[in-house]
Order: sequence, then C-alpha cells, then structure tokens
Amino acid sequence: MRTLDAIDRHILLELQHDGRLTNQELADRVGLSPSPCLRRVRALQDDGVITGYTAEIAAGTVGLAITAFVRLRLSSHATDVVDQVEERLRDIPEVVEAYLLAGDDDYLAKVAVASFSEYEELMRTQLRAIPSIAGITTTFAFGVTKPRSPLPLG
Amino acid sequence: MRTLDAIDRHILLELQHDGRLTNQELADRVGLSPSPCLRRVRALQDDGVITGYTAEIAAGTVGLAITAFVRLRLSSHATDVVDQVEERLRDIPEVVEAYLLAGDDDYLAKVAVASFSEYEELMRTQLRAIPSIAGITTTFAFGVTKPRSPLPLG
DNA sequence: TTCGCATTGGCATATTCTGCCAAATCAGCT
DNA sequence: AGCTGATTTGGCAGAATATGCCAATGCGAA
Repeated sequence: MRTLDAIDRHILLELQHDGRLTNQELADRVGLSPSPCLRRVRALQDDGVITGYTAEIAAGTVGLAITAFVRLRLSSHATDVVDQVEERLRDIPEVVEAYLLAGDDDYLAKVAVASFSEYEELMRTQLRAIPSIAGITTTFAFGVTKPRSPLPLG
Repeated sequence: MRTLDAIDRHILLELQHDGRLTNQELADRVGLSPSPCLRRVRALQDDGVITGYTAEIAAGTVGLAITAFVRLRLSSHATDVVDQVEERLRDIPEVVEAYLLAGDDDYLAKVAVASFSEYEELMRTQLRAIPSIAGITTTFAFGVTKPRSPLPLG
C-alpha cells in the first residue's frame, strides 16, 4: 500500500472516468507537463495500483439481458475442495465476477446470461455440478441503480 | 440490441482485456487495417455498446482494505421514496456499485472503505439515515475469487 | 546557506491517429 | 452467371501523441 499525493489521486480519478485519456490531456487536467505525468502513470502501473484498463460494455446491448447474483454454500472447506470450486468459478465464462465471503454463504458470484432458460441451463450443468456445493441462492437484478463508480480516494 | 459479427465480438473481447490498445494493435489482432477497425470501434461507442473506458484500481493498494456487500430492504416502494433512496446511493462515494433486486431485498450495494470503523461510521451516518430503510444486511468479502472478467459474447 | 535527492519541463524523434478517396466485397435480382 | 447498388475495406498523408533524454527546478536535512 503506497502513499498517494494529491496529484496521484487526481490521476487515478481521471483515469477511472476515462481510461483512454491521452497523456497530454491527462497532464493538463492534473496540472503537470506530459513528461512527469507519464512517469507517474507508469509508476502507478508498476506498483500495482492500476491493474489494467478495460472497455465497459452495456450487457443489454449485446444480448445479455439477465444479471444474477448467486450465493454459494459449500459442504466442505478442505483446501482442495475450495481450490477446485474457485477454479470452476473462474472457468465459467458467464461468471463475470466472484468473491469469497464472510458469513453464512461462502461465495458471491455475478452472472451474465441472455435469458432465464440460459440461466437455468447454467444452473443445472455448471453450478450444481460443482463438487461439494451445498446450496445455491439466486437473486436476479432488475436493473442498475448505480453503475461502477470511481473508488473513494479522499 | 445490435447485431455483432465475429470481428465486432473480437474487438469487444480485446478492448475488455486492454482498453488502452492502440488502434493499430487492435486492428492487427482482429485482422483488419486500422481504418475500418477505428470505424467499428466508433460505431460500437456511438451505438452504446461500449459505454466507456476505465482504469482498474487495486482497492487494497490505495488503502481501501474492506469490500462489503450490503443488501437493503425498504419499508415503502412509493415512487418518490424509491427515487430518493436511489439518489442517496448514487451520492455516497463509498457505494461503488448498486443494483435493484428481485426478491426479499430491494437493493444490493457494493461498498469500499478503509476499515471496519469507517464502515461502521458509514452505516450509522449514511445508510441507516436513508429514509424508509427497513433493513440492512452486510456481508464482508475476504477476497476476490474471480476479478471482473470479459462478458461472455459467444 | 549548501549539498543531495527527487521531481519537473522541454525538446526531438518515433509512433499513432484519423479523415478522405478509390478499390474491393457482398447481397439481391434478373 | 452477370449486373447493380450499398456497405466495407485499405492506403495514404497531415496532424496529434508518445516517449526517452537531459538540464533545470524545488525541497528537505545538516
């Protein structure tokens, strides 16, 4: 965990809003010339603060009409079981994000599919097929209330 | 919802992996020359398929050690109440994502904070302060099992 | 003040972007 | 098949950007 000054935080804010800003424009916005600005961005990347850049896709526009949140409970927490479950989650393309949880459920997975029948199919053939799964709770999302937003960096 | 051909899907895949690819490199990867490649990317943006580009930040490296998932229940679903709740969620910087849900809970919010005490403070002063909130269920994440991954585009 | 270290700004070259036009591709029709 | 019109492509050239290098600047410690 790295100490960020005000300019670093400003850079991170701008790049979270628009990851394709040119270095020149970014430099203008944070009040640096392009050269030191580029060095700071590189340093943030090298230090693992910026882990990558992605295009945001509106799932609905590409036929992925259903977003579901799935909570999984395991019947065993042996190391090899846990490893295998996590590997399965990573290998299912429809699982677009997953977290290990504290509490009654063990995992929270975010799933994107085209239709309910596709979700049912996924459930039957992929999720329930994971060894040592003791329970699955699905919650469907009607919509996005707040889209992915920049991290609160003070 | 737009019809995507194989090249469009390839473009979306590449840009989800690296949103800062140069147009030249992207064109190489999808097997086009830069000119039509750029036109396709522009079209995907104009059609609302690509909604933006963001830098991914490792929350832990900038002091945000705690990720929490918060499920909210409302005591009223009157239009103005709902609007106000959603506005509040959008205005809280620590809420980095939120969804309207089907089922027992009304909203799922993802929260990023530096510490448990900061979470407690947020809970007391921001979340419980939202009018018509009937219940709050917090689940903390121990870690990321699968990081945000490209959408399954066939 | 003076030294030493980290950071900055400017410059020059290499790379990339991007609008325009002609060539190629493709679907539909006879 | 062959023709036609619409769409898509590739290449080119001027403009914009990226990026390595070096001297100058700022800042803290002694």
